Amino acid sequence: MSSTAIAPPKRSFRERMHLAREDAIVSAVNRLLAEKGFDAMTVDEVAAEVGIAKASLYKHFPSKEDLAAAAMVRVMDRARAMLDTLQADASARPIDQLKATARWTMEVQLDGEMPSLPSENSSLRATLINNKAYMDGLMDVSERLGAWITAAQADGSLSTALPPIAVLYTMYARACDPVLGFLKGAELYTREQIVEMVLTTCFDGLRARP
Amino acid sequence: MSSTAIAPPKRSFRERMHLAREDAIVSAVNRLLAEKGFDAMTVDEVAAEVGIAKASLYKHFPSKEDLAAAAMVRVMDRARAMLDTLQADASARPIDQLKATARWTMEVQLDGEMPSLPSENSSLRATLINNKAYMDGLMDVSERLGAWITAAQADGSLSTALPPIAVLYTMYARACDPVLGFLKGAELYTREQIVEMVLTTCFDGLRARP
DNA sequence: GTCTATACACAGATAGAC
DNA sequence: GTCTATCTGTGTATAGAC
Repeated sequence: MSSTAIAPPKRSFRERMHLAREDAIVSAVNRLLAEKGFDAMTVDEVAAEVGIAKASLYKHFPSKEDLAAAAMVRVMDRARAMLDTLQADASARPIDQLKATARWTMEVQLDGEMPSLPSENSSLRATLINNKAYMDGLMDVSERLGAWITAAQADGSLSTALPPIAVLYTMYARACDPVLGFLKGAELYTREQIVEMVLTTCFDGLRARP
Repeated sequence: MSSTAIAPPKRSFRERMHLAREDAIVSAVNRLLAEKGFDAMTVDEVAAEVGIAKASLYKHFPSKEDLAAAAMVRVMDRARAMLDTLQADASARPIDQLKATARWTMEVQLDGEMPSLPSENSSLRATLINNKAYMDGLMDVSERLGAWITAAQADGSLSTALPPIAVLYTMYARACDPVLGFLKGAELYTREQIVEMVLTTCFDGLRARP
């Protein structure tokens, strides 16, 4: 957990209460973003779920966009903590690290904890880009995945037909792959089967392997 | 074009004008749905783009949801026409038919003509499910793709690790794959390169092939 | 069927008392 | 910082004249 390793020392009671409240807010936002997406989520719902008045929310976060950004920062921190534990196993092959990462994102999504944001909303984009914590986290994750991607291409386990950036984008896209939701809604397969199928689709492709 | 082959004969001048107007409306809706998605699209924008008053729009379509449904019916008709021409070549292998279909959906998306709807909006879902033209088109497309999928699995070209329904869902999901938009925004590759990369990712997978 | 004008609802954000 | 009450903008949908 390198991101939280620089442990902040003492905090006053009020400070801890404040942070706990904000944590509850971000949890509610995260859940609602995963369930309905940014546009369909309303600030009233967030306030109702947390159990405080809407005006109080705005004392903590200046806008709906900043609420979403806080949720994104948190998933990014969760992702970095997950990458930390993966990197602890130095003997693992890069391709398996990538696969484990993809599996993790799919499980987060199936747990209803993967916030989904529209890629076109400009005010939201602006807020995210101006959020240093989010951008730093995104850069960190991208660099770590990028290192695995180039290493996996070098050792011959990852296709060299694709530039690393295309692989990276594909990893991000699969973190919100709607196929998971489709298969979950079909109620034909277990959660483990669904993850396995989508992982296979992603890494082995639709075409038969010899 | 089997869907339009049962040609209705004469139409009065007023009828033709009416249909042309509705076609212009659906074109505008289709473009705006592709550009901003259902939630961000406003009926005012549609009216402005068509060049008529908003109230006139509501004489043609009773709700925003029905506007989106009309656009979906049209892409479904376009897809069926494309499938017709593909099926005309009886010598083609099923796996290549599937690949050609995926390529077509990606090109439609890159042309900014692939409407994107939220999968969670319930009022929109209800409208779509109650729209016979849409549901018939969806069923037709699904059955035709399903036939190719089972055939391709039978001849050994498509992976048998995945149930046909998972392959079908994957095809639908890739029709709106955000990776296309990511790569287009990166401005590093040509349109043809982007299509080729995403097609490769989909059919060959990220892992290297021997 | 097309228009202008407007009703209606709802969501983001704020005022001001405590 | 929390609350109730309110402002303000915007978006869907409609009324009613022509």
